[in-house]
Amino acid sequence: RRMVRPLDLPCTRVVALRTDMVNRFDAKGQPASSNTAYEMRRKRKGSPSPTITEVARHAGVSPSTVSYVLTGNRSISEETQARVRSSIAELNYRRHAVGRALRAGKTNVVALVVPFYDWLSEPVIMPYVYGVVDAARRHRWNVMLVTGESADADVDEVVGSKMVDGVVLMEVRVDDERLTMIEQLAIPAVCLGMPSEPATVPFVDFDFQQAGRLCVEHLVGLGHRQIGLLASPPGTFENNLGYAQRLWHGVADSLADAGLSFHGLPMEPTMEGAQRAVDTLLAEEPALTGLIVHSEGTIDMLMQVLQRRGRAVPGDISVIAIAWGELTKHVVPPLTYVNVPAVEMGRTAIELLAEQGSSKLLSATLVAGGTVAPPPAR
Amino acid sequence: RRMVRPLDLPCTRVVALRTDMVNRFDAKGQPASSNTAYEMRRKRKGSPSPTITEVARHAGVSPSTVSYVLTGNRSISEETQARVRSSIAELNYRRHAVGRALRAGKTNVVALVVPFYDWLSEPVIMPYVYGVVDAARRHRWNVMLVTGESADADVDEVVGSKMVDGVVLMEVRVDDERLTMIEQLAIPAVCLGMPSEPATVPFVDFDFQQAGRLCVEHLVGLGHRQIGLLASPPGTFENNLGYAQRLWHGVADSLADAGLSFHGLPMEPTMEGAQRAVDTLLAEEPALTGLIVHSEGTIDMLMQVLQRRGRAVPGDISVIAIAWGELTKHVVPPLTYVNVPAVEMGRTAIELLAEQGSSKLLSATLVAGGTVAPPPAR
DNA sequence: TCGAGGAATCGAATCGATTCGATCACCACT
DNA sequence: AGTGGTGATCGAATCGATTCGATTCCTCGA
Repeated sequence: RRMVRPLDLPCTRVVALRTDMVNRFDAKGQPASSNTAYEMRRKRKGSPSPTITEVARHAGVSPSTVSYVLTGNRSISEETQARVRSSIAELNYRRHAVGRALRAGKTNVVALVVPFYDWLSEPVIMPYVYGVVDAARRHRWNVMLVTGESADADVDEVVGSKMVDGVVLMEVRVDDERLTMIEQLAIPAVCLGMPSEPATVPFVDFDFQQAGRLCVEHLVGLGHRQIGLLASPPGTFENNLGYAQRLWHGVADSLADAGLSFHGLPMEPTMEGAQRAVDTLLAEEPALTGLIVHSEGTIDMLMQVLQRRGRAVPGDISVIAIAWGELTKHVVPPLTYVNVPAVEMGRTAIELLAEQGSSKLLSATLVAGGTVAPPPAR
Repeated sequence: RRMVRPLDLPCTRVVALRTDMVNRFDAKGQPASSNTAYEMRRKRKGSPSPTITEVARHAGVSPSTVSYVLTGNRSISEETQARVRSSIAELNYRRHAVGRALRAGKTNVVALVVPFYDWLSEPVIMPYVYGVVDAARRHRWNVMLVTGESADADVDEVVGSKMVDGVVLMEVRVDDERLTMIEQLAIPAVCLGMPSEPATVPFVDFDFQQAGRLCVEHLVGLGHRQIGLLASPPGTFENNLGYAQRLWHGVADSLADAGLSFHGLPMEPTMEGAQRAVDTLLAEEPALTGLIVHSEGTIDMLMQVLQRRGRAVPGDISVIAIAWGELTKHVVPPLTYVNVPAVEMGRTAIELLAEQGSSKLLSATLVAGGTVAPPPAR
C-alpha cells in the first residue's frame, strides 16, 4: 500500500498534527490552553489599554505633550521625545481610534455597499471588492462592508451616523433609494458601475459599448457574417443594470453599422441555461460562426455545451468573452476576450473618492487567444 | 433584420436610455446635474449635521433629556417625548456613531480579516464572507473588511486602536502573527477555519475528516475498490492550511480501515492542472473507478477532462466532490457531493463571537446526485 | 400640614485625543 | 538692564453622546 504524499511533507508529521487537532477538539470542553487565555484576559482587565493620560503620567509630562510627540504638530525637545517614546513602548500604548475620530471629525473609514442578492452565484464581485480594499489601504482608509440593496436598514445607519467618511456604491439601479439618501446626507460618494439613471454622484464604469464594438469588429474583420450575443442573465435586464444594456447595444449597433443582422439572448448562468440559450440561438441562425459571451462565470459551461452540440471552437464557431481576465486564465484553448478591468475599477472608485474627481469610463482592450479564427469555408 | 429582445423590454426604451447615458458622459465635463450637487453640499455645509445639543435647544429641553428619549433609559413624560421626537424629525437628526462609541466604549464593529493572497481565484471565500456579514447584521454589528496575511500593517492598526469590538480571522496558519497579537490585545476573536496549531482563540470549522470518511464509505459501499483523491492545490499544503490535511487524512485513514490502497494528489485549479492530475492518477492506478475531488472551483474542469479522456461519469468513474453546495448547482448530471456549509460557518463564527462560546466543528452531510454509481463490471 | 416618595428633568462629568492660547525660561540685541 | 523673540511645555476647551447625582414639583398618607 503506497501513499502519494503532497509535496515533501513527511507523512508522520501530518498525521501527528491531525491527531493532535482531533484530540484537542474531542475533549469537548474548552480548547486545551483556554484557561491560559482566560488568565491573560483577566490580567489585562486590570489595566485595559493605557490612555494618553497614563502615558503622560508615566513619562512625567502632560497629555498634550504626548500628543505633540505623536503627531509632530509642535516641536518637542529630544530628551522629552525619547522619554515619551519609551513610555509608549513600555506601556504598549496605541492611539484610540474612536477618540481620535471624534476630535478629528473623520473616521478614516469608507463604506462599500454591495447588494448581496446575487452575490452568491457571481464570483465576479470579488475583484471589485479587492480593488476597493487595496486602494483604500493605500490611503490608510479602512473599508466597512455594508450589504443590502435597500436604503433603510444598513446604509442609512452607517452613513447617517457619520460612521464613514465616504461611500462606494455597487450596482446602483433606477430610482435607487441609496442615491437620494447619499445626496441628502451630503457625504462623498462614488458609484462603482454607472447608475442606470443620471445621478449627482460620480461613477466609475467600464465601456461596455466599446467592448461590444471591439468584439464585433474583431469577428467581422476576420470575415464572420453571422454573429450572436449571449448576454448577461435576464435578471440584470430586469433590474435595469446599465452594463447589460450597454453591451447589448454596443454589439447591436456595430452589427447594424456593418449591415449585419443581430441575434442576442440573455443567458442564465447554469448548465441548462447555457444549453437553452445556445440551442435557441442556433435554431434562429443555424449558420452562426461567431459568438460573443457576456456572462461572467459561464465560460466553462458554454464551451462544454458547444462541444456537446458538436461545434468545434474555433473551428466551427469563434468565441469571444467579455470577462475579467483572471477568470479566463484556466480555459483551454486560451480564450479570446475583452478584459473587464474589475480590480482597476475598484481602485479607481477609491481614487475618485479621494480626489472628488468626475466620472470615468475605463476603456476596453481585446486580448487575442485561441478561440477565434476565420469562419469555416462553406 | 430582426432583433431578439431581452424579455419584454421595448427596444426603443433601451435605446433611449443608452443615448441618454452616453450623451451624459460624452459631454466630458462634470455630469449634467453636478452643479446641483455642489449647491446642495454647500447648503448643507452651513448646517452640517445637527447634534444632540441642537435638538435639545430646538425642543426646549436639556441634551440629557433627548438622550433619555432616545435610549429609554429613564422615564420621560409623553408631552416631552413628543416634542423631542418632532424636533428630531424636523432637524433630521441621527445619533453620531463616533460620539456614542467613545462614551460606550464599544463600536459595534467587528473586523473580518481575510488574506487576499489567493482570493482572486477562489470563489469560495464569498459565502463565508456572506455568512459573517449576514449574522453580524442580526447582531446590529457592522463588518470591517481587513485584508492582509501579515500582522503588522492592518490588523494591528484596526485591532490595536480599538476600532473594532471583535475579530474573525480566516485562514490562520502555523505561527500566525495575527493570533499572538490578538491574544496580547485581549480582544474577542474567532478563527474561521481551524488554525493549524493549537491556539487560545476558539474556532469554527467543517469536519473535513468526516467528509473524507463519508466519501470513501459511500464509494466502498457501492463496491468501489480503486479510489483516488484530487486534493486542494499544493499551495494549501505548503501554507499548512489545516483543511487540506484533514481531508487528506480522512480519506487515507478510512481507505486504510477498509484495507484499500490510497492514491492522492494535490491539484492546481487550472485546466492544465486538472489534466495533469487526472493523468497522473490514472497512470498510477489505471483501474480507478472512484474519484473524490476537493478543489472548490474546479469541478467543471474535471468533468471536462474526464470527458476528453473518454471516461464516462458515472459509467466508468464515479465522482464525489467536497464543495459548497451552491457551486455545484449548475453541473449536469447533478453532482454527488459532501456539502461544505460555508455560509453557515460564517454565521457560526459570529455567533461564537457573540456568545464567547467554545470551538465548533460542523459535521458533513452527503448529498446524493447522479455522478456516483456502482463500479462497472469487469 | 409636613414629610416621604416618586416622577420628570437638568447640570456636570466622562470617554480619549487634539489643539489653541498662555506661560516660562533662556538667549540675543540694543 | 530692558525688550523682543523663540523653543518647550502645560492647562483647558473641544468633539457628541451618555449617565450619575441632584433638583424640582407633585401627590399621598400620617
